[in-house]
Amino acid sequence: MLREVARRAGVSHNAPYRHFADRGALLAALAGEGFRELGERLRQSAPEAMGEAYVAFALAHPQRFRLMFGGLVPLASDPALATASRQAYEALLQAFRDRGDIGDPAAAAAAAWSLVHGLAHLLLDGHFRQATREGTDAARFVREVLGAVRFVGAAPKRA
Amino acid sequence: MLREVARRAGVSHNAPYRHFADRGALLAALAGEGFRELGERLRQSAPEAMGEAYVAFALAHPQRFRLMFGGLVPLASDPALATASRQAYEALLQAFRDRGDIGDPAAAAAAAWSLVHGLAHLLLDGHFRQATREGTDAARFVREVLGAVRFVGAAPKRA
DNA sequence: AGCCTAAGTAGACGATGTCAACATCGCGCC
DNA sequence: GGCGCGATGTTGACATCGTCTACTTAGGCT
Repeated sequence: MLREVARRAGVSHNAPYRHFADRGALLAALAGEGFRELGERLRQSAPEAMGEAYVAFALAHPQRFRLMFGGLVPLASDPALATASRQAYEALLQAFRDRGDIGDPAAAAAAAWSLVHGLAHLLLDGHFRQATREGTDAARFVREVLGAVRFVGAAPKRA
Repeated sequence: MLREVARRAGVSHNAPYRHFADRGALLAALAGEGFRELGERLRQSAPEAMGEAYVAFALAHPQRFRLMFGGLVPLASDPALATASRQAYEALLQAFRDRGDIGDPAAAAAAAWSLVHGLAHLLLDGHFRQATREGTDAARFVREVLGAVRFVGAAPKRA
């Protein structure tokens, strides 16, 4: 894989070593690029459209998405990764705080992220192939799924 | 990795080839085992507890979970995988149908799966490390997140 | 000019997945 | 009882991969 990129770049194997410490560093750099672009896309979206934008990014760049979230590049391996991810989450959290009608904005933001993240993953893995084949396109399916949940408004009742 | 398992089994390299066609077949078998066990756990859970059970499985067997959903073993590579996954989803779908108060059970089931799946993935990746570190344990966090959403009851309004 | 650094190249090493050929053991069958 | 066969395992080879070390080359600085 490392030698492969060198070959495609028309350059000798381990020329990459002049630019990256090792294979992991290359992948971490690619993942970081992905996080930055995803964050940009989300920031350009209206709060209600963030979910669709998130899934659209994953479907448009499957390999990149898998690299970012596949566990191959641990978040801790590069502090920049962690902060990029944290910043995206903070933006989402702030959007929920701004709504004002949410009981537990932190839990709601985490749930929203989980929802779109899981949907993206399951779509990539083909687990919804049956559901998306009969319908027209994936975007419509995504809208239907995201439309099936509401975030609770009342303060969470203590058990 | 293949040679590694042979070594650990105290057996010579590519003894595994007597039991699996290649590396992918071994991984597919492991993933299938995971799907079967996950399905069993879910079937043993009450409908409301399925979400927590799903996440608990992922946190208890991170590598297995990643193998099952990491894209390394494509669903299509083994028909048994696809049917195992399909069956688990069907059970969830039926649970939502049985509730009777759900407008679009298919969308709700997909959303529920996405929610717990994404939550499991993000927890594994450490994206909620900040949120889970201050709280006591992960299980409580999971309950809070899952408690932050409701599934819509009215029939979805056509746009 | 002289030199230092960035960038690239060549070659080697260990490890891996896979293939082919050979060995061994246990079982059923005449 | 002897025989043969299939399942299981072993050895050795091959191409490829990631990584290390050493050497070369090109550009910019003083």
